[in-house]
Amino acid sequence: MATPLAQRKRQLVQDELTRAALGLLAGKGFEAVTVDEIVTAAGVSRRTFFRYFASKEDVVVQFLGDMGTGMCAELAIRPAHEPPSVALRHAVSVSIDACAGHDDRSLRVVRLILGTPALLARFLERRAHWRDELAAALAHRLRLDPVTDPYPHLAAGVALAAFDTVLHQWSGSNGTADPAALTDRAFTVVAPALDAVGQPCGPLSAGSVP
Amino acid sequence: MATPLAQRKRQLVQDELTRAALGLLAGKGFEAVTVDEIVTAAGVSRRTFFRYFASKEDVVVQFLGDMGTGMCAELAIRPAHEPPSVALRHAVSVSIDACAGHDDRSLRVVRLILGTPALLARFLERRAHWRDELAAALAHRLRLDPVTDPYPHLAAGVALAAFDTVLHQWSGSNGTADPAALTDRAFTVVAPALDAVGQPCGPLSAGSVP
DNA sequence: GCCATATTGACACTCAGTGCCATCTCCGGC
DNA sequence: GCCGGAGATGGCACTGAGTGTCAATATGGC
Repeated sequence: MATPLAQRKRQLVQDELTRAALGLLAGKGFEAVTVDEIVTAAGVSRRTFFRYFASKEDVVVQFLGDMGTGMCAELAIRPAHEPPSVALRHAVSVSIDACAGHDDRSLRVVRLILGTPALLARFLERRAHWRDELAAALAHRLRLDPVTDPYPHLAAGVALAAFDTVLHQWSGSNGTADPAALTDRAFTVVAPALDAVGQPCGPLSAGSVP
Repeated sequence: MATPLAQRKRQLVQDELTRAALGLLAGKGFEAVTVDEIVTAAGVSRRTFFRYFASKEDVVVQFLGDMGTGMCAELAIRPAHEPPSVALRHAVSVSIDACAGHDDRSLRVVRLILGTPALLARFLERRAHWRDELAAALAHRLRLDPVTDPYPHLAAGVALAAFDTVLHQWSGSNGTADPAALTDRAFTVVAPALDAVGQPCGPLSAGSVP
């Protein structure tokens, strides 16, 4: 390994910061905890915190990891003959498992995000990036032009709408519901839309777009 | 009228604040403009600004108005025999028209929101509230239980995914595309999902949810 | 004219986030 | 073993968003 020691020290600081932050935030709520309290609990300086996280929201949102990258990676390795609904269901399942898989902390983090407007806003912004990445991967997979054809953007949005509903249901059930079953059920509903590429409207069904 | 004069003075201040803010923000970008610059241009005090808007983001996002309320109102007055896809398409069209209808300012505001992470985050948070309101209205319309049945939440999310794609295309075309045609085209794709309520999965198709 | 109410402006304050610089530690070259 | 560069850290000062408080002013009804 090139620089294993410095790299691991960095990871150690980040983990401790995340641990201290999640503990405080889950107990007192997001806006009731200041960055000073977090860094005091973690034993580092205030300035160091902002070298690891761009904002106070990032400590929570970054905990969920790079789910967007995971979804695109899964979509890329799905067999080419799979219909979009199946490939997208597997891609979304990767993120769902990442959310629900960890330990009890995952549920608390998800509930914290869904219940805090500032955190929800940041999360949704990140989710919008996932949609764009998914749309690009889908356009590549189906050999569609991502700028002229609205289907990839729309299909990615529909798949993430299913993701939203699954996360909402799982959070509402206090983690007792089976994420895989919820995902299957949601995709059963949206599958007809995801597989409806190119059938009813070729270039344009009706309208005045030049 | 009860208090027409004071009410109209209040509206006057708010309009002037919005006008000054949009002018500055469109010209210099969101984070390059401080609240002090806005209030100086509008001729009021800094404290007054935060009595009209909860945050700097709110000046921009509130400009789009209460589109969520408009969508739900339209959904409520659609004939009961209309399939969900048609009723939701008309509901979404109300917001699309509200976005694209005004003057040139609408396009600049939309492009500003879609291009500024902080504004996009706030907009998406507001959009999440629209989805919840739409889901409640849809559950009432179809006489479904909004807590046990995932369909209303999912259908509202799918309809707003279509909304996102239409807004994205319209913004990308510099306002030259016809919003109604884009909306029709998007809903042609998602309609099979919106009208698939209760057919394939009654209580649950497969899984282990208690 | 007088009082209740609402709006505003001014000031002080907390807190998020950033730039800058001094310090320390690690690591490779000599 | 010593030295010099690179990266990580801490401290400090600063800008800017957002809030609480209070006094001054304007409105509207009596």
